[in-house]
Amino acid sequence: MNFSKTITDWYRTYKRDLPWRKTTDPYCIWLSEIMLQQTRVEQGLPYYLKFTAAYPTVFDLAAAPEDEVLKLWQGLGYYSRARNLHHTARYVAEELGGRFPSSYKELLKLKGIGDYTASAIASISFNEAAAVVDGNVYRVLSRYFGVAIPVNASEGVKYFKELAGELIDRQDPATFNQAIMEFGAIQCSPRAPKCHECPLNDGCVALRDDKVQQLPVKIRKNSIRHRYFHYLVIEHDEYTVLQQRKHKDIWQHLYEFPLIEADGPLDKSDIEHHKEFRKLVGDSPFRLEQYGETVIHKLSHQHIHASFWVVYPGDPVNGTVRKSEVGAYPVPVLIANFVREYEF
DNA sequence: AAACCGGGGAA
DNA sequence: TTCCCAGGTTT
Repeated sequence: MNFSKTITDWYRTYKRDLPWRKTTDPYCIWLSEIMLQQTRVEQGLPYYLKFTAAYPTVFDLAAAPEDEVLKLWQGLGYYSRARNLHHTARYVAEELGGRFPSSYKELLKLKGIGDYTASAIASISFNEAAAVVDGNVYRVLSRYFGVAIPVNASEGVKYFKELAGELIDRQDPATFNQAIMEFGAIQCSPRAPKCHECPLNDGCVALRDDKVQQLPVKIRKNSIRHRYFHYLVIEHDEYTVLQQRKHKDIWQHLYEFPLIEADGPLDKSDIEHHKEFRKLVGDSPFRLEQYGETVIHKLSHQHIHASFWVVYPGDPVNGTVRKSEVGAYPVPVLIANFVREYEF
């Protein structure tokens, strides 16, 4: 039996029961695909349920304020996905009458939709034979065909895209695409693939040559950047201060306490004399104390060394929000963790 | 082509 | 600890 038939037969037996597999509505497929970018199914699933409940149609999502969308997205990471999602919802609702483009080529033009997502929506919703190539597909193909070309270099991207395009079932691309991804997630997993009970273990080159653990080949990336965030937690009666991150950096458009970023750790005296601190608190008397120990919040490419400094200013400060309202703002998990523990 | 963008879970 | 996840955008 050939590769594609084996994969789809396996899928029909072992596929997980997931909500976005009960529909071909491009809005639902789009929503699920954006959420699952670089995200495990188990992690994305509760967010998919929240979003489809809050926004049953693209018009509902388009009508929502950005802060509300970001709040629902809070904790899922890669927040540009949420901003692009919202932008594209408004475009589809207002410019396209709520109808998603129905081809790979047109879908690719939408913000937040790249090669993978355009292929996924085109195949699942519109039955177009556009091959998806995600991390699962790289793994399955590189192992089965014994291809050692690095998957995260331009040559590998092109090679595996073409290979997937040759293998795709042109009669049922929707099933094939989902099948090869599910197969990669469940059967041909990264660390401990179930080769002994694999329906493809006959023709698998990596298994034959004992190179399963060496494939797929990936080029090593950069090391971790360390950053030092010093947050000023204002305590003024029932008020505190939140600011929105506007610059092009992590957590864009999310909220946080007033921030002093430095090249390293700072002590109480450093904070007191810092320009940003003076700008916020002014020259009147104040009380300042550090809360807890420095927290190291780990992101993929950065380690954030975060310390929290509670400030009791003598005079009122600008930009205040009620402490009781802090939970309504979309914030990074780092801030959410602090708020949960600190309890104003 | 390479850098940047979150957070969590598995091994 | 390390790896990597239904990737996309920016530089």
